[in-house]
Amino acid sequence: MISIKDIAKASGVSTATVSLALNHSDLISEQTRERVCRIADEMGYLPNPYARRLVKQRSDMLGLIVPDIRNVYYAALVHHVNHAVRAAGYGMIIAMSENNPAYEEKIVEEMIASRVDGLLLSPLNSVGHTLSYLEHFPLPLAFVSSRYEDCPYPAVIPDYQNGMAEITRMALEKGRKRILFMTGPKGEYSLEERKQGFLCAAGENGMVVHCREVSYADATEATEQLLAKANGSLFFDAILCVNDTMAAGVENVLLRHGISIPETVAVGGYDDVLFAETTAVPLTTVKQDIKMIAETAVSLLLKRIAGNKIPQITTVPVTLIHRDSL
Amino acid sequence: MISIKDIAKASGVSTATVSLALNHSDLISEQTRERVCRIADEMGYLPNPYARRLVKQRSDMLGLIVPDIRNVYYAALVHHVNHAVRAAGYGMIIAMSENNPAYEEKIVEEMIASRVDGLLLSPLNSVGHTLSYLEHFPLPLAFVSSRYEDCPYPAVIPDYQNGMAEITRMALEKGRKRILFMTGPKGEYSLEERKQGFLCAAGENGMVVHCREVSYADATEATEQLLAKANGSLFFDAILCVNDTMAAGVENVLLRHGISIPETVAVGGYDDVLFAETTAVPLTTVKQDIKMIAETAVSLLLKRIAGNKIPQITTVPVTLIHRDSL
DNA sequence: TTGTAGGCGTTATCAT
DNA sequence: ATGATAACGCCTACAA
Repeated sequence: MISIKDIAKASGVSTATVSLALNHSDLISEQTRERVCRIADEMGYLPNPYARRLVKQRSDMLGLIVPDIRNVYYAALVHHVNHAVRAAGYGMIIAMSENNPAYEEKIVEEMIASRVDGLLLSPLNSVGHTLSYLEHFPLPLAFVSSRYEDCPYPAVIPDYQNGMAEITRMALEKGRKRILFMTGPKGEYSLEERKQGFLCAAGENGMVVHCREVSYADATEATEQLLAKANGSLFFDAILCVNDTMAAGVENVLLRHGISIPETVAVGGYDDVLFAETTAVPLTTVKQDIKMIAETAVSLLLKRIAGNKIPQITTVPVTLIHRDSL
Repeated sequence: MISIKDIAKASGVSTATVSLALNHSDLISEQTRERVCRIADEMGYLPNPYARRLVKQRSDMLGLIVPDIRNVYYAALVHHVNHAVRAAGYGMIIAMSENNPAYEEKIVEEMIASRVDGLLLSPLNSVGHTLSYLEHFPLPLAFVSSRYEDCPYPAVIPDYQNGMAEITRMALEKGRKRILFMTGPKGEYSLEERKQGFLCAAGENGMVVHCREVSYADATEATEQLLAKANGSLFFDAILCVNDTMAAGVENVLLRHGISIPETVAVGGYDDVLFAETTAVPLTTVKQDIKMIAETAVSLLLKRIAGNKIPQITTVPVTLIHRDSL
């Protein structure tokens, strides 16, 4: 592969001049700059980023870690973060923690080794987990979309509480009196936030169902059980789920049992992820503005890198999307 | 950040010894190796990958480019490729071409500049597009899941033709006589393959509907039009779609019009992507074994890197998934 | 078994 | 305005 040395030789100047010319320094005469650039172009020169990072002692790269890219929410996050990061002139290293704490730690280490200028971490859904091993490396880090408690890093988080409260209030306004909140395991930050929002808004009218996982399968199973338990006389008139996937499961089970949505039982989702509008009954849900979350996170991290103080928790507003299911 | 120099100083040996010890060379005595490694560990040493790549003239990295990570198919591909690549001891650079030819080219260039040892390219859905600018860089490249025609690179492709033929045959066996094939724009490789499979299997009983895009919205719109055109007397008894997202759209429109699935009209999907089982009527579809595609692609690329010849097109088998919609 | 020294491709600091 | 040269952190002959 051709290097500035080759260009220097070909254009009869020193490597220093080539470097300056290529970096658009104004120390160089207009014409040599042009000539050098032209020659570099003709020779198909591609600068070696590793040499540059070595000498500059920084990578001009930002890292992003998400638990599982197959989750549409994280996929969207990666997409938008990537955009924002590139727009800011940085490169991007994407990694996945596979919902495994040991793996997450390993990957954070890789990021440090790669001298990323900053790191965005979307933590996995595990409780009682910290980043203590990071104490020795003063890496600018920010959480996105969830966080570990007792971890002293800033976080950009959608307004879970408020979003959940809003959709709950809507159910109330539509006359629902016995509202089920269907969620996942206890303890995980973003789920607890949503529960909190629900409980505040629902008050007397609220009930909570915990599933083992926030998955389609667990939601259908739970719904079947609820229906069996009801045994003909429904003790609920709305089911609000913690994400859209679960809501899709709830919808399908209800429909198969001949229960009409939203007339008999209303259903609510959360996320407004791609298929929220592709469900059997278009889903009323809470839209997390993933683009805004991504952009906020990136711009905050950049501020942090620039040495500015940034708030411990930044909340991103959330929107109620009214379709047919509620 | 601490370097081998610091370790050398701390352990009273030369940097060369440290390097050898850290790389588990057997030129070093067992005890100095252990001591050096321990000290390195205590000091929190993380090797600088850029320095290493610079001197070794390779990155031990593989690249992967997909059009849009928000597409669940590509998300799964990234997930599995990542696994396979790491299992093989390589690092991974993930990038997105955002369905933009110019951008794709730019990213390929970044990969070259990053000296990836090999590149997996999942090309965008655009026609009449080549990689001619790559001729000057002998980068081991393989296509995954689709390919550009007239591009002399090996490709790992699911057996589109056969998969589509199988689901079509199933429709036929179930007594369907007037089968619609709903697809996207003409010319794109993977779509043309599927069409080919359909036409072969359906013969006289086949009809083709082209949408502008392979999206939920376009599928619903097309279905509405078909229904309007039918005006009460349906001229088809099955709709086979080119992916699951479109099939979900078809299902929902049919159901809203009170048409029963599969009794009156059967519906088929393609991909067996996450929500194939979450659709209103669980979708009969063709499962692409993305894990196998990913693993095959990685192992082939590694062979290629090792200097072996590999076949121009490797086909990965596909499975019919029988649910309720057909 | 270990140390010395040169170089990977850049940038940056001096001179010129 | 340009050129020589010394880093950056690591690996690897080759020498000791």
